[in-house]
Amino acid sequence: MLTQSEENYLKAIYSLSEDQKEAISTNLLAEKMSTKPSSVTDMVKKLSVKKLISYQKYQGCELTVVGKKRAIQIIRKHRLWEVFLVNNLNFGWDEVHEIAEQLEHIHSSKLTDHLEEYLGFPKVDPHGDPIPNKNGVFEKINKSIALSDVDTAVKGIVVGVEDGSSGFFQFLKRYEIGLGTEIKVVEKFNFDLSVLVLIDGKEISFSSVVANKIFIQIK
Amino acid sequence: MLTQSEENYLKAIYSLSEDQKEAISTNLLAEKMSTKPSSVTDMVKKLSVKKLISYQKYQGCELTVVGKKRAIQIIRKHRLWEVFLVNNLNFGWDEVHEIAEQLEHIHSSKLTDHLEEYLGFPKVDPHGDPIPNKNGVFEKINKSIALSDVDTAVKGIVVGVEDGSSGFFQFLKRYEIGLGTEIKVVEKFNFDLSVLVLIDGKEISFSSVVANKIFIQIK
DNA sequence: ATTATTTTTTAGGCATGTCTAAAAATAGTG
DNA sequence: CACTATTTTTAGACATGCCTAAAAAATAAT
Repeated sequence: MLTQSEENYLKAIYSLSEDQKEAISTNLLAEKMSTKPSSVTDMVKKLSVKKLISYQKYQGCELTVVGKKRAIQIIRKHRLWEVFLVNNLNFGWDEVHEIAEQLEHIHSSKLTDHLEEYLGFPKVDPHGDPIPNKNGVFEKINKSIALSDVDTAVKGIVVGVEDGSSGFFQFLKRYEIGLGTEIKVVEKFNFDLSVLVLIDGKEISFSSVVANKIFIQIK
Repeated sequence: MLTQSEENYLKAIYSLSEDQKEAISTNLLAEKMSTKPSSVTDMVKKLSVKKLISYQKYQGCELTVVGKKRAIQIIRKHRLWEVFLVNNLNFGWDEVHEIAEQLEHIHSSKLTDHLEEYLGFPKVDPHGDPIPNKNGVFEKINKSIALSDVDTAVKGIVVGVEDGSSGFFQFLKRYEIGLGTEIKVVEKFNFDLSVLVLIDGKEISFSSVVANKIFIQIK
């Protein structure tokens, strides 16, 4: 049985591994976990002993097959709970992350499976992220792209945002941006990497921070 | 913010306080928590500093008003989740205790309140125990009585069982005893405190252990 | 190729929550 | 009342998960 901390590390390593195929460095993981590199070293040693990651001193770490499966199961739980909170308990999609962070650590695969069935086997969570099935299989073909990477004059609809601070969700609410919102990139400014977009007829300038966090699907 | 361990201690002290009005002794609490008296001493000191219990060396402990409120909120969460698991996720009433033990520690009063509303403000959990409302108020007038305390020739229906081992639930299942089952006490034996009962036309003998755990409502 | 810089690890400490063994306080008994 | 038995507390230890500071390894730069 894994501790919550161990589970959170697995999740973080999984998440970082989606962006790069090389091993995850200690510093990067420390940043992701909001902790110190020395703490990370301690933990990766422990996870390595448990065969959940492969780790060589000074060489970073990678999930093993077993570790990856575990990580996906945690993500599965997280996303299913988010669906429940939004669809059934009337939470806003911007309030569910923290609660799901807690719920994802409940140990009972029967609970997860019953919940999934109760929710009608949803394929995506309220942020547009795909939900793995019981066997850890899920559609990775989410061809969404960050606003910062979209070419000028291209438009698409919001299919996801990066999990972030509640401040970010406030921001989205303020501009009435949600799943399905149509956004067109009008102009991109290289000097500060900001992006000028068109939403519902209004021009808005997004800083690079924001542009990196909003994902749209083109066409 | 309380740790899970602190919350479990509060719950245990609350539970023991229902059976006796004197202070809860260290040994009794240790037994309830399946831990050692020395560990209990450490914890009660901590809870005492936090003003959740009153504690004098060698004199046992008692919940303060604040501590009692906290305990009731945890019980509220536990029971609401049990209702959810049984009514919505199709769990048997004998499988939900352990999972609810985990879910009761999720920190979000908004979640609890939304869940309560979603469930339609249930008044009792699947074991027949009353569910405190948002303000910690609940009907204590559960006039149920343990089978061991029922007089001969009296009959009633099962309204609750004491949370116990899964072995006990297996036992109940085996004899097809659940909420609503009618039980009549035929004879009581003082030499071993066993009870002979009539269920669905069949005579069954219950040991005192079992008779202490099954609660029926008379009339 | 030899420094300088950055990354990573080690060493030692701290808080939580548990344990065992021993000491202290309380309760029970002749 | 004194002696024994029980209960409770203290003292010291251990695992987890984190920290800081310093050492070691790897990487970059001159």
